[in-house]
Amino acid sequence: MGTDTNTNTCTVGKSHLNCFNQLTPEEIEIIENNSVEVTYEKGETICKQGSFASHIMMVEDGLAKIYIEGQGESLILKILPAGNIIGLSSLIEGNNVFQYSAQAYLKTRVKLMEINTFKSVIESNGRFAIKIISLLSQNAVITFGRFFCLTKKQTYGRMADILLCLANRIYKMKKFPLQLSRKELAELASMSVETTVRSLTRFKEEKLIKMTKDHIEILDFDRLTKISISG
Amino acid sequence: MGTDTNTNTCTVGKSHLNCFNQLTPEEIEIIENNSVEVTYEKGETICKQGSFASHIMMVEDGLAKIYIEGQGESLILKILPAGNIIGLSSLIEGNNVFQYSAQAYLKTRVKLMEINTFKSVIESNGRFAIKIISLLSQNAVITFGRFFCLTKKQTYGRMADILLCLANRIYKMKKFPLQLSRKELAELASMSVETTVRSLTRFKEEKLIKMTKDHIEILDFDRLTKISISG
DNA sequence: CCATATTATTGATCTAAATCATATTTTTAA
DNA sequence: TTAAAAATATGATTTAGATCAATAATATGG
Repeated sequence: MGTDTNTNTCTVGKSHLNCFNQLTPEEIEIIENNSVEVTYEKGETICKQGSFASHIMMVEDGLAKIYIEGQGESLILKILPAGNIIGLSSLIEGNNVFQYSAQAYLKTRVKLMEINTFKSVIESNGRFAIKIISLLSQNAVITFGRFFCLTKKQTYGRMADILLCLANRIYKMKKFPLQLSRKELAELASMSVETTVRSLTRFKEEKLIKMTKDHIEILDFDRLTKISISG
Repeated sequence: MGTDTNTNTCTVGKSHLNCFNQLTPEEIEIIENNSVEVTYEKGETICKQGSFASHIMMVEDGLAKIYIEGQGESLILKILPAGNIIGLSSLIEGNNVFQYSAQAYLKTRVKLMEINTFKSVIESNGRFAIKIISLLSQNAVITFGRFFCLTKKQTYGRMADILLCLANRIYKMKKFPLQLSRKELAELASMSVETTVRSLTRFKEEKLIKMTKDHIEILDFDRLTKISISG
């Protein structure tokens, strides 16, 4: 039901990307011929808010964070593992500018697709256009969920949400490598590092999760989900 | 520059809707023939999150609030005056469901356009598809701005933002009728009614605004903007 | 026009979470 | 291998803003 997806902070959808299977072999070739692959190291900026958006990007491998910057502060909109598109929202007519910045959490391989090629394919292939519209809509809904989570839930709920998101959507494993530092987790949950540590410690004490040096394992999905929902 | 639009809570874009001028007279007729107009009274629900989205809607007159509901709480995503589309984000393939609820703040006239007609026109008219994609992207960016505002700014900044939004984008007048109650303003700024009253009183004392029984007038745009930016 | 309900205002108190301070552990580099 | 730096952890203090409580002002309906 809607209640789940509309109020949690999961940053990627469940369904895999299937918009490109609407393309003819020729269209795929046009896009491929106007694409390049780039690998970004941990911490490198993939795109910068406000700069000219010459391409739409696809995460091929790794993990990227998408965030907006303003007045010294930044807000993480989503984190994207392989199979996700970056930069769709720069498809604004007459203003092809990145609306957010992206940065690699770890070594991340990205395919850059030339934006005008991309647009011309959208314009000529209605089925593809519908798929892109569907993707944009899904992205909007995912953003709404995170928006709700960060504005309405308190710290434990937010942290539970982040952990469930990492396990269910990002790594797709109940035990996953902890590639984000406490500081990065804190930023993701929009809370201080100290509060992040305290909530993780609490979850560990309550046997909801198991933490080793570099992994987190979800032990009790049910209770963690309850905490996530009750906020 | 980006900094403005990306961090404030303005809920509608500056540019007027021009996607329909991409349509041929025949396409316009198809859509018109599959449209109806409905007037909603103050407080009436225009669409309900989770229900089947049989149409895309256009606000012809009045003012509507768009919000998501979850666990007893609700979060206002935007408020829309005449000229804005409701329900674009329900254009998700295989799941034509309203992703949010909408309610009339005052008597509001809405045109309901049958969703499948709308989709078929998108599919057959690439220029129109591009316009819709552009609109969806703009909506996303507007949501990001409000998201930033509500999560990163504190109460005075948020209230300043709301007032500037009402003056600049919604009513397009520095003196505008106060059609929203304190409770509704509070909900919009995501703060308590008491805090809303206190910040308005403060703004009045500081001669930033003038309040009469049913109007608010912005006296000092510059300082209000500074408060909005500094948070 | 009055009685009642609703909305707005103001002050006092409480609380979640940030910040500050310090200690401990881990990582990095020399 | 050790010293310095960075990350993690934990306790004490502060604070923005919510909640609670009590009036004041408006609106509404008989």
